[in-house]
Amino acid sequence: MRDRAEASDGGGVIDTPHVATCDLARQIGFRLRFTQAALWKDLLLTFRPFRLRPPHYAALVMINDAPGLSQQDLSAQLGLKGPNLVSLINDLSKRGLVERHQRENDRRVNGLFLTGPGARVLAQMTEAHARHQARIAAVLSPEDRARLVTMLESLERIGGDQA
Amino acid sequence: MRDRAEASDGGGVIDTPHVATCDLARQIGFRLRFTQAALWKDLLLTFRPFRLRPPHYAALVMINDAPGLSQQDLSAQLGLKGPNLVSLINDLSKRGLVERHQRENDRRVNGLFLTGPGARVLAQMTEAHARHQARIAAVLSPEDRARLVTMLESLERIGGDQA
DNA sequence: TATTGTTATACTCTATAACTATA
DNA sequence: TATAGTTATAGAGTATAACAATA
Repeated sequence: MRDRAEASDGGGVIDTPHVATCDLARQIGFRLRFTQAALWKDLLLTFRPFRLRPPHYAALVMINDAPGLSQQDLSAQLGLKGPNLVSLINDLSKRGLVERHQRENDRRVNGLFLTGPGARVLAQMTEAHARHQARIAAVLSPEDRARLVTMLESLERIGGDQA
Repeated sequence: MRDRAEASDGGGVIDTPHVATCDLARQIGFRLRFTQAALWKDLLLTFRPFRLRPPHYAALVMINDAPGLSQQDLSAQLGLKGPNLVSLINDLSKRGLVERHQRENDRRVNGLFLTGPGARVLAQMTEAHARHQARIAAVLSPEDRARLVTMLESLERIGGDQA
C-alpha cells in the first residue's frame, strides 16, 4: 500500500530488511473478520427494540421450525457449547417466550417449545430481520448472495488438520 | 429442514401457529459467523508454534509494510480500539519483535519498527501463513477468492443507518 | 483545546470442569 | 457407564472513561 520510506519520518533509526508478505487487506480471513463484525452490529441494532440479540432470534427460529427439539440439538445447530445455550434458553424462558418440557420417553431431555408470546415476538423479529436482509440485498444480487453462501460453506470445512 | 410434528414426541403439549421464517442456515450473517470461526481457529493453530495470534501477525505485517507508522494508524487498519492495540504492541515489544520510537517532530506519536528478530519471526510466520492460504486455495479457486473478497468488501458498508 | 498513548475496568462471547438426574 | 442438562468459572475479544504528555 505504501513505500517503507514514506512513514518513517522519525529518522529511520532501525533498518530491517523488508519481508515479502501478501496484501493482508485482501486476505479472506482478514476481510471476513470485518464483514462479520459489520453484519453482527447491524443485526444487534435490528433486534435492539426487542432487547434480544442474534442468537436469541436464531434459537426462536430453530424452535419454531422443529418444536420439541432438545437443547443438545439446538446447541449443535447454533454452534454453541452446552453451558452457553443454557443461559440463552434461560433468557428466553424468563421472558416467557420459550418453555422446556421434559420428554416423557427420556426424561433427561428437555424439549423446547415456543409459547404464544414467543411466536408473536418471533413474527415481529422476522419482520425486522427482513429489513436487515433488504439492506444486504441492496448491495448484493440474489445470485451473488447464493454464491457467497456456497463459498462460505466450503470454507467452513477448513482447519484442524495440520502439523 | 424438518416438519414440526416430527420432533415433538413429548406429546405436543404446546401448539403455537408456525411462523414463516427464512432458512437461517442459508443466511449470510449466520454462515459468516461459522466461517469466520473456522478460519480463525485454523489461523490460531497455524501461529501456535510462535505463541502469537492472528492480530500479532497482522500487526507485524503492517509495521513491515510501513515502518514508523503510528499506533493510531495501526489501530485503524486493524480495527482495534486504542487500549487493545496498546496491549498488542506490549506483547510484541516484550518479545523484542517491535520497538516504539518517539517521533522527533511530534513527540506524542510512537513510530513502530520491526527489530531484526521481529523481521525474522515475521518471515517464518509468513511461511506458516502461506500454508494456511494453501488450505484455502485447495477449496476455492483464485477467481472465487477474488470475488469473495470483493463481495465481503461491499457487505462491510452495511449497518448503522436504521430507524 | 485537541490528539496520542496509556491505565483501569467492564461487558460480551466462548470454553472447561465438575456436578445432577436420568438412562 | 454414558448422556442431557446445569452450575460455576475462566478466558478471549472488545468497549468506555479518565488520565498524562504533547501539540
